[in-house]
Amino acid sequence: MIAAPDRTPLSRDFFDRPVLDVAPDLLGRVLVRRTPDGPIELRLTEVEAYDGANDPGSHAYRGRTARNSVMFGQPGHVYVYFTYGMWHCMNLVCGEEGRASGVLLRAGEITEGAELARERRLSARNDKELAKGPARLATALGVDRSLNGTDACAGPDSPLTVLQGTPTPADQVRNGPRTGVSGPGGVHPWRFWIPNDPTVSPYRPHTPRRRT
DNA sequence: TATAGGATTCTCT
DNA sequence: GAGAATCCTATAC
Repeated sequence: MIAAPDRTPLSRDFFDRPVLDVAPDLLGRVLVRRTPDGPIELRLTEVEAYDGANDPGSHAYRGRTARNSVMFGQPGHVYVYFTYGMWHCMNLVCGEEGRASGVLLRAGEITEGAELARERRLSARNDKELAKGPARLATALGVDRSLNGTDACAGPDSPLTVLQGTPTPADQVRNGPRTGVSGPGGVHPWRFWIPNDPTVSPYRPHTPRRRT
């Protein structure tokens, strides 16, 4: 018998730790997105760590800007950015305030509100693809820049909360190179996932884009 | 099934 | 003006 996931929100202290401790510990946790149409819940299966100013792959590497200012704030908040002209991706800020570390949420399994997620992800061929990839995850949950800076530890009044869920034992977590990160930052094996989970996104090395 | 290339707009240099 | 923590579709095999 598998114990039901713990529905207690994660505390600020959970996120106020080194990003490489927080990232693997997020696997199996439950993200709750409350929308006017109803809640959507997602069990995290894949994340990536970004270590602020020390990490060439991080948006915060070149210092604080208007775009990344949330990353420099209090841990436990949500950093949402817009990329490639059409997609949003979301991070959870962690580590001490000012360090600008964060965990990119790359993939997960929709465990509640799949109908609402399907309406947003019409191109998904099956439910495993609803949140298979960081931009797909944000799309399925209806996350955009309006949620940038949301406190994910605030409890049921917040549009976005992370619950204790069912943490994945450390010896069952796999790690490897981060996806799509160019330059020296790409070498860090800071991508963490639950092995053999069908919702984990395929690894894609960084490919430079050409303009026409 | 694998791979290549286009889409589209924000952000920073 | 260049590049971006990506995704989707068409094409080739």
